[in-house]
Amino acid sequence: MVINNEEKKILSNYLAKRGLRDTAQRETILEAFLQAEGHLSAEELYDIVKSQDRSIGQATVYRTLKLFTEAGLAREVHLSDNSVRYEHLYNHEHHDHLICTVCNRVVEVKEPAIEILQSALAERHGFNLHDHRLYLYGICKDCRESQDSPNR
Amino acid sequence: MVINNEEKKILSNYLAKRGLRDTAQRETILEAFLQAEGHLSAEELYDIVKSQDRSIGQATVYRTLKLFTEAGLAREVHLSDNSVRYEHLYNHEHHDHLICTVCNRVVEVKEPAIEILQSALAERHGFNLHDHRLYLYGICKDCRESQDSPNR
DNA sequence: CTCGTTGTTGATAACCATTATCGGTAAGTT
DNA sequence: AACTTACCGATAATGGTTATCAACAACGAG
Repeated sequence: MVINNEEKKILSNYLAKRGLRDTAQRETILEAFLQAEGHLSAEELYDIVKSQDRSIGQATVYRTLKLFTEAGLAREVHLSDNSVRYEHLYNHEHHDHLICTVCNRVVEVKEPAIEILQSALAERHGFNLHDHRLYLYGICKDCRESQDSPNR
Repeated sequence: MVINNEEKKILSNYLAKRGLRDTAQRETILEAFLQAEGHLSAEELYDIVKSQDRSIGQATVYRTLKLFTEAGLAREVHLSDNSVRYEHLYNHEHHDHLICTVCNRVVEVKEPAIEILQSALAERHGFNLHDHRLYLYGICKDCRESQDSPNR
């Protein structure tokens, strides 16, 4: 499987630039991360990785996710229950998160108009913005409907 | 000191409604919380409370902060380092957070136009919004200037 | 190829904020 | 006064994350 070549190159470049090494574990973890659907926790990724290479330790997964974040391949998403998840970052445009507080589904949404207002707002307060997180909490249509129905 | 009568009434009402009790500890913690500047952690509040009543335990402060949140008097703020802080909610209009990643200063800002766009966005995806958090990360003017200066 | 340096790894201990447990206490009710 | 039940403080437990450390592997110099 030669998918995700781009991401592998990015990682290799980042490692080379920092004088770090390109190891089998890091590649295994990267592949597992890229093939998984977005928004997984370190532990969930560890479970996937373990199923492919039982010898990889949990600490390595934590370390490597941090590495991906520094390399610009992943981003931490902080949920409101104080848990942390990681999502793909490369080749994914910036987006905000719509989170259903009943089923915990996460929908990625985009609203350029909001971005523009944010920049202007920050500017007015003398801030140089370099990042932002917008989390919208609500109840999705499915959950609303199953809540309304009598059998629950 | 008979300040913050409003908040005390809100708490009393909430407790009565739920069949809970209005205790000295809860009043002490509420006063400490209200007199402190916004955005403190449970442990910071515990330190303040302890200085007024050494007998109050840490668990009680945690429990009571949860209570304030349920009663609509406080709100949890999740910082990007995964720490949790509490801010006053009653009589404070909704606001977003501009956070300096150098000095950790938090500025409360407001932008009604953003709120409107958020509602529309959620609606388009079938969500019933009940809450949202917007965190803008950047570097404030002060930190930018002291970074630029040679003595650092 | 060998040695030495240094980044990497897995196992595990440590950490730390938060939560659960529990025995005792106090408030409110009958 | 007796009873019920919420509440309290102390402390143990929890659980996600990080630090430690000895063994290991990659790489460069000689």
